[in-house]
Amino acid sequence: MERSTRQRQAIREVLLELDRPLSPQEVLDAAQSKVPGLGIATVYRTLKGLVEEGAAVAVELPGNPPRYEPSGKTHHHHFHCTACGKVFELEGGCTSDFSAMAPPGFQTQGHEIVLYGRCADCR
Amino acid sequence: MERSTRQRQAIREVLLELDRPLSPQEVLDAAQSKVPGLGIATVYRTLKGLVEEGAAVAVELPGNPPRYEPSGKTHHHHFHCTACGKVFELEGGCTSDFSAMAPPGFQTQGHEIVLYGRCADCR
DNA sequence: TCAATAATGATAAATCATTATCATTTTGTC
DNA sequence: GACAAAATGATAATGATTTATCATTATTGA
Repeated sequence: MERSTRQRQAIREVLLELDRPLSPQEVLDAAQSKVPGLGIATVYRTLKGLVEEGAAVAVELPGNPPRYEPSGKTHHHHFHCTACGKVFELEGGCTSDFSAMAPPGFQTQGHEIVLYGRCADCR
Repeated sequence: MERSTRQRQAIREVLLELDRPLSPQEVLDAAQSKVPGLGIATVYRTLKGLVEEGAAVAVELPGNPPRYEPSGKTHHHHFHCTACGKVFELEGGCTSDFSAMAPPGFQTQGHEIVLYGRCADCR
């Protein structure tokens, strides 16, 4: 049986409210303002559960442990701030035909684009 | 003093010959056919040295430890085979203006593109 | 309200990649 | 060839993230 707890609610809310891919630690920091005393273990457990039930997806970026965002978003890419380390979601789809970039005989199934730079707050 | 050893030669050769970003383990596997008994520690040490002297660069891909390729290549991107796990270099530069994808106020400094799919051998 | 039990939080343990240690081997110089 | 020192290889140690454990707490259905 799955129970509704303040901790899980807070973690779900944080993912929706901050609206960018969050590391487990970022989730903890944000959710602790809603639920003081929240532990990191609960964050990991809950994120894992959310992914399993399809409510969240893991976002893998180069050189970093996975971050998490709500599922159901349209195809999009990410901006990784080299100063504060935050990852932001990019609006707008991709128009380029990336399949053409693959060598002959290769079958392209998907792609990932990451922009690096400074976010508005860090400039 | 820096000495020329069979191990370092083999590792350098492997990076040049295979011509794709290699994980330390891939380097070990390939170089052991040239130098039986080669140890993983030497691979890590040598790769680190090659990066420090500018002869190789680390390639970071989502969800994977860094891979290594010779430095000096022109700007390029990578193809990650979802079947065998090998990473390949893509020919051809990128024409799109990725800076335009960033939100207002963001400063884009660079980008990374990774295609996912099946390589010619795995289809 | 109560009992059953799922969930939590603190922390120990597990993982995995990478680095440090050190006795031994190999390289470069005289 | 001999010597000094760098390099190697085996493996222990490290660091960082994630998971397991377990006593305690909180939720849910009766």
